[in-house]
Amino acid sequence: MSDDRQTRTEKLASEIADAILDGTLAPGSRLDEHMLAARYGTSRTPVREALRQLATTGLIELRPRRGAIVAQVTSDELEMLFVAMGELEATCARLSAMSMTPIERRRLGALYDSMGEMVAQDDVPAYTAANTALHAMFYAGTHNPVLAEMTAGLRRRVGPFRRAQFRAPGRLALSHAEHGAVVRAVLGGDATAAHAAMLHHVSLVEDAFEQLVATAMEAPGSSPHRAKAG
Amino acid sequence: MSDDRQTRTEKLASEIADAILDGTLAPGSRLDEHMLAARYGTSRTPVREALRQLATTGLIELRPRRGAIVAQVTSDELEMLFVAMGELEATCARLSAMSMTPIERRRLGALYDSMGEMVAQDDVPAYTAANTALHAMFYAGTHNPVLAEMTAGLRRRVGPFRRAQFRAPGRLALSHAEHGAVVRAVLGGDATAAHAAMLHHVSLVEDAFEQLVATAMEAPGSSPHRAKAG
DNA sequence: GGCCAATACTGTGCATGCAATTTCGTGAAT
DNA sequence: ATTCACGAAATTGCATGCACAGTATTGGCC
Repeated sequence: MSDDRQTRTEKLASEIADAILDGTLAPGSRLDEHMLAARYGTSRTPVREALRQLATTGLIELRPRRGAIVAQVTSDELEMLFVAMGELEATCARLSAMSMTPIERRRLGALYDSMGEMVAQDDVPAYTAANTALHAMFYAGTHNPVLAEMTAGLRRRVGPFRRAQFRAPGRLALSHAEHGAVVRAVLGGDATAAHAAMLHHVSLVEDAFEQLVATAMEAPGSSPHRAKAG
Repeated sequence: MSDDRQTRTEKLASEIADAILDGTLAPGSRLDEHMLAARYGTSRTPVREALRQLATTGLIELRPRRGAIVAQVTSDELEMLFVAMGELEATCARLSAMSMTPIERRRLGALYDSMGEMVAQDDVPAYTAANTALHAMFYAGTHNPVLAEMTAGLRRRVGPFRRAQFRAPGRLALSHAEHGAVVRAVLGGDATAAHAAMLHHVSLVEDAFEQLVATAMEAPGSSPHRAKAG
């Protein structure tokens, strides 16, 4: 078919990860090796290796002799993921304030400005994409791939649970305002302020999420951990 | 024979990891699947699964179709690991200052005091062990297993390269003094000071390491990345 | 004599098969 | 009716074997 440069194991790991992240495989789902092997047209061997890799990243849970399931995240664990992500994001902002090159700063400012347009037009899809790009800039701005990778990994991991964050009216403008504080601090080279502003921003996102969970809890029948309909 | 509760794959992963961390398997060593299988008396299958797990943690490097090697860490990458670890440790100290329970604070103070004794007696082995325990207290003090696990993992990963850190004369006392600043800030609930003090402490450790590397570089024949003889 | 190409070989990627354990279904006893 | 025990099916853990990519070696050519 195509480039077979990467092994089946790697392809499987990434495809299964995608299926989990986009909600096709819901948390708690059993990951039957035979089923996955049949589904992707391979034998169980690469499936097993892919599962072990995913288990190490925390995306799935591997229970010896009892099979694998998509990671169950309790409300408490999710809050800890959010807190950890917030701290890492704040650290990235701090280092970005200290380490970004002039070019990086210019691009950051430009992206931020363009997001203002999206807010004005209430373009949620564009804003969501730009938001991801903005945060990615802070990761890259650390000039520290280790930290960047850890933070991005954590963001991916909480991704399935923050899908609807920009749905609430006015949240786009609020998010943009918070970003403004972070961007100004970073561009101004104020590491402490950048840290504080980002921490504030992420904690607000967390609060918004918790409200979402709370409302979902009040409406039984819709699983709070399924962010996307099937 | 022995408790077979954990699978061979897990046992292998942990044994190979130990071998890497204690220097038996030097960075750059080829990890031949047949050899490892024979060495541990299993087939290649669990070896492969263990290798994939280790690759995800960053301990080894898995090059498709070209075999696995113990992770090569260049001087630059090592510095990034140190910086990332420092940031995470500082974050742990910050959260500890905010979240530690009275009991945890008492134990932290007690451990710190007992380390003063070890410094006075110049007991390097005891101090090294206590140092690990002290840092572990900060991880636990965050009350955030996600962050704690990430930080501990990073510390493990740089472990092989900081083995001789307490060798230099006077470093024990210096380390203890730095710890004092962190401990006081945490016990006093001053999150910002705790963060700053820990960051300072870790950056000094990093400097000490870089000096070590520099001196090792000047003495060719002794590999700077082999901390322990085979 | 050095460089490049063809070949043999080593080692990884993956499929398949078997054994052991877990789990599910059935039945009987309390 | 509920619970426990037993047995069957399903599923994981691991071993083995084969095919292909990568590597080393040898021979030929410039």
